[in-house]
Amino acid sequence: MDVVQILERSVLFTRIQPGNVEDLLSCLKARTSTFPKDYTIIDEGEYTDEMGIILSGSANIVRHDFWGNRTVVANLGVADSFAETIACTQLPSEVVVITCEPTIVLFLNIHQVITTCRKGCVHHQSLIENIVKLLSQKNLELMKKMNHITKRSTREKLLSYLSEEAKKRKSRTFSIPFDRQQLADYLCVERSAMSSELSKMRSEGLLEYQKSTFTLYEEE
Amino acid sequence: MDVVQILERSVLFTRIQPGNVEDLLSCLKARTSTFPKDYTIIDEGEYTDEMGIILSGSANIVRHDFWGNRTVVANLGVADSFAETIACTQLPSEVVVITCEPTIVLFLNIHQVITTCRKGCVHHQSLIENIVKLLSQKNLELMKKMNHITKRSTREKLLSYLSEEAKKRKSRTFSIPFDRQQLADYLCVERSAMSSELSKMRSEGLLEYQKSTFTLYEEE
DNA sequence: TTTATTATGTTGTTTTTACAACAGGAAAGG
DNA sequence: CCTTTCCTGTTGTAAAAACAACATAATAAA
Repeated sequence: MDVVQILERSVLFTRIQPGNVEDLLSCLKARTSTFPKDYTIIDEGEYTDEMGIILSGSANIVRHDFWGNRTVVANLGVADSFAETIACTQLPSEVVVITCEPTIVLFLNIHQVITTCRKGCVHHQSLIENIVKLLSQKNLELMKKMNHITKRSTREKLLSYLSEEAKKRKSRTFSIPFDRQQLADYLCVERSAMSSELSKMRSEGLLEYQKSTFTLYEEE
Repeated sequence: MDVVQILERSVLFTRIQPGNVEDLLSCLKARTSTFPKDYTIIDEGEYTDEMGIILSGSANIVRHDFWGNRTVVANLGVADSFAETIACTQLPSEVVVITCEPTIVLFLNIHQVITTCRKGCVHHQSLIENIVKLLSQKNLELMKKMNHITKRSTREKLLSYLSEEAKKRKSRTFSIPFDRQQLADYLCVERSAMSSELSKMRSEGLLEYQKSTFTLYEEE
């Protein structure tokens, strides 16, 4: 397994020359751990100073509510990172990170990541920029989604999402990266109800579509 | 107006001695600007390298959709910051920041904030930790809210929120910081529908409440 | 204390959504 | 080519939510 090659694909090591990764890792108190299948890497209520990056295998992020109901929040694959937020905030984890299969994780001390080393190495500076960018990107994604799903009706959610896509592409005609089921899941509505709402909107002349290509029309 | 005193209340300057703020500000290429009422500080599609902190006055963060409908996303008061995410990501703004009254803003170059200065001053290091913590906190808040509002029914949203509060306080009896209308807004449901759902849940023995104090019961 | 004002709960009606079941069409695989 | 599978749209029904209107309780103000 070529650690450096995997890290190149992670957000944290963006624009850091592969040749410098080795040096950086010791600076970051990096350590790798191997976990068996179904192993709980981080449990609810736990604190940590380390963020993790998956080197091989996969893991789920899982929430439990008061009654013990499980929800899978996300699935992590190779080069994905986790635990940045709890490491940065020093707050207890509200989720469980549990392996789906035998998994190898690279842990990095978050304090080392956000502290420029005494040598003042330039790559370390890139790390800081990358982690700030990583957190900001997550933020923007969440806010964007929030703006759609806080709408009360299926129609409003659709218009919110579709109009944002139209704005993004600067065109009233555009394609979306979802099929109907994925779009319904993203907007937290029911697929068939969404489908019929779409037809209704089409019959009202609000929009037109074929497959995943939509065209919006101005209101008169 | 005592800038230092205001900044003490901001997240970015947490745990930075007031005596050092003056020095830091020049390091951060700080500049203040005064804006009249209804002035657009940042418009949609604009890029910026600076984050802002309100020194006096107030501003709204506003979104416009494809059809021009306005939504007020948030209201900013004294010591609140804005534009961190777009400055960090170097992505164009998707919102408008517009003053509600005559407003004074302190702008800080984000690159200077996340870059340790040559003098390697320790306070600068605190800044980096603070902005990382600020971004992380926002992240956690958003994820927490997302977990509640992605639930399909009013009942599920209530249970999701209330059970999290119960877990947080480590007690089946706890108070929430919202009145009914605020709770409904937070969970994106209708107040009276939520009220009647609460009574229904009480009659089913799921929970008990008086005012904003709730007690959850285990399912049998 | 009395009066406003606000917060909360209740009920009935209308609208919207969820759900289930199915039909037609497109894509994939043999 | 034919089958199989998946994706999408349609419809009817049951369930849930929104809405409006009002009752009552709690709080603040006069």
